[in-house]
Amino acid sequence: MAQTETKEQSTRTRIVEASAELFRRHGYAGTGVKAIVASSTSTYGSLYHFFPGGKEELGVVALRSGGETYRRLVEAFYTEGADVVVATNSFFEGAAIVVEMTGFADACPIATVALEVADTSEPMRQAAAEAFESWLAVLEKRFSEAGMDPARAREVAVELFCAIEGAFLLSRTIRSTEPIKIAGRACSAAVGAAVGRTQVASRNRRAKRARNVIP
Amino acid sequence: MAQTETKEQSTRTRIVEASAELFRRHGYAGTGVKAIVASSTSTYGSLYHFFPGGKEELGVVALRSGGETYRRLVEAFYTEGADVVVATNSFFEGAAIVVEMTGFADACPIATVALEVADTSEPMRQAAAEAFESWLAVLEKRFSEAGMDPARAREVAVELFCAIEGAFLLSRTIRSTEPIKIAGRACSAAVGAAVGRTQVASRNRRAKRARNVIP
DNA sequence: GTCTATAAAACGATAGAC
DNA sequence: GTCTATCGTTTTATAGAC
Repeated sequence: MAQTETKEQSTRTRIVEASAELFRRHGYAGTGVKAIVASSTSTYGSLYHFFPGGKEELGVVALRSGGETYRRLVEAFYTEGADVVVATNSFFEGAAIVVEMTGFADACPIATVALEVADTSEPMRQAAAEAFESWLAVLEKRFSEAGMDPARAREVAVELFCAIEGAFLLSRTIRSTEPIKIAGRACSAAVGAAVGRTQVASRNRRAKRARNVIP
Repeated sequence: MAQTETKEQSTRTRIVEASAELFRRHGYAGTGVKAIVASSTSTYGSLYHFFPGGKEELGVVALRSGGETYRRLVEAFYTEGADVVVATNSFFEGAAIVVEMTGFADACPIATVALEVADTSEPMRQAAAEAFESWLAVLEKRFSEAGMDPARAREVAVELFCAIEGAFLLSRTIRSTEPIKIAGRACSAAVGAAVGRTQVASRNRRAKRARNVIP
């Protein structure tokens, strides 16, 4: 953790990253220590040297790692001063591309494990909760800066989180990016409305469609 | 399956229901056949008699069972001719109560397993997909009847699905019903807007808040 | 249909040489 | 720090009596 960046990737890092990927794809209980050792091209000895707490300690560290990586990703879309509506659109579009490119395997690095261990491992549950809250904090900050009052910014952040996570679940299950695209459109509109964007044109279009008026 | 309802609950049913509950709480890989046998007060012999395909066959059946139970629950809220906005409100409120009452253990009967097996077991993935689609079909039907055109009804159904599933995930992880309540409010508003409800009052309130006007 | 005993493999974890 | 061999347990699944 306090180690400065060296030229080659350390064994510890390889183990953590392999764990994070395997846990994300197959879940915590569905991933064996043996598979982690193989995937990280390390050994039992190294794994238990760095993580004396065994699989559960590795689970906590992997959740923190995945959480941080994803938080940086959110920050890369929602940069300081960026248009939050445009950022929201780009974020969901990017998510759809990644999910499709990985054959519907890689979506959220936390969700699968979080659901599995929510009432089984308190340390892992807490690590997952901290990861989620760190993403929400980024969104809240940007939404506040964009003009929402803090309470409303929290609400919209939670709405966006729920939409993308639900969309990831449905997309992976039915093997289609349709849910991510639908959720993205809905969230962009919701964020736009929350920052006080008028959107008269789109609102009128929606109203017409609801009344079955052919454009 | 073709068996008519008898006075006592059959061994097969006890096994399926115990499986569904354990899978929902601890996931597929996290639940042992031994635990299912114990929880259903049956035996290995009975379990493998009814499910010669073993744990995976039981997984498929449990997903179907949980999917049907939940579909009936959705139908109980979204009854024919019901106000879809009121139904949406009630549904999320009910969900929040159940989640809190079970100590944040019981939420979606499918989600945990769906994420675990999405690219591990094709039969289970399909069973989960069919369960989700059956819920969406109910919502689509009611939304269409309430005046949305079919394409829009599908979109709103998916949005609602994503919101509740994401909210379940966040709620279980941070151990708070706040996300379900936030998602519920957002969905009620979205459904209201999609059926062409004006909501001038609430829109004005929202706009004022966005501009930081103290009411 | 139900039961127990057990097979066969996989699991998480450890020991001890290097 | 890295490696292999192995411990003890748990896992899924089966056999065969009843």
